[in-house]
Amino acid sequence: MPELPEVESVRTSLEQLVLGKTIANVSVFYPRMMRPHADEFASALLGQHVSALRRRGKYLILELSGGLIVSHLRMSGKYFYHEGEVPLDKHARVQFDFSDGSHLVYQDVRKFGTMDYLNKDEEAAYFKSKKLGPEPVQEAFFYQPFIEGLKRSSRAIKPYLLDQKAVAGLGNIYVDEVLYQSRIHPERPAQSLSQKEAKALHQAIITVLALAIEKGGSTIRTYENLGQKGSMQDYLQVYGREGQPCRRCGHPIEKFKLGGRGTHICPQCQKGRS
DNA sequence: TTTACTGTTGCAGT
DNA sequence: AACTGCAACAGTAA
Repeated sequence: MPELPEVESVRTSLEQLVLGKTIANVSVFYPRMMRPHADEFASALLGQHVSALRRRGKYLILELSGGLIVSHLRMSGKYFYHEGEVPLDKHARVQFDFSDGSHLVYQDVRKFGTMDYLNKDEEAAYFKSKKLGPEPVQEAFFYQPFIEGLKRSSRAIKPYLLDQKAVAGLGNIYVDEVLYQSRIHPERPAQSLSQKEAKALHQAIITVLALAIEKGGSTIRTYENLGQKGSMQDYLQVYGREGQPCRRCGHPIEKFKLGGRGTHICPQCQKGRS
């Protein structure tokens, strides 16, 4: 379930459910997903309480009294919360038991997700090594550095935006949406965008992600994310709409592969290549 | 039954 | 250094 808006809704839900709770026990069912490895990870957490729920790009941060858990959901990671008994789940990877008897289970069918435990003083270096761009909000994502970055790259704009360096948080759904919104073909070289297009793109990144957060993210081909179902899927203009009419011009939405990723466009509205 | 597809990222190889 | 292709894995749909 993870692009920035989905991770943000998980963050909000977790804040309601586990903030302030004390970790009484940790069970690791898939040790390979975590650093440090199982035993050390689990014992570092015992007795700590959850002091904040934060997010950086698509990374979810559970801040504890003495350190932080950085959780990345990758393709299929999900959290489940239980007050009482925890149902059997073959895809459960980690389970946190809190001292009040509630439980938080991390489930991940495809096992791509990661969970790292850091000391507080390691956080800065951790995210620095990821080379994450700014958060896609007005106060952090500035137009000038963005367009300067664009001008330095001959890469197609879609893979350029997907690599998280220009701006954090876009994934395959929302990158297609922002390019549609700003009428830019995904194969256009980054440096070929006009001033006007770059401006429109910059603005679209901010507004589309803000709308998606407001709608609780998209719930697509999987259900629940901690009980909350997002409604952003009802507002998507191109993603998952292959063959359906463009809401602006009526031309059927097309789908093709770009850099290994399914890519959705309106060929009428997004010119420049194709 | 095979093959292609899937809200991601990091790494090896140009 | 920037960029491309692919692997990590499991389930679903055609």
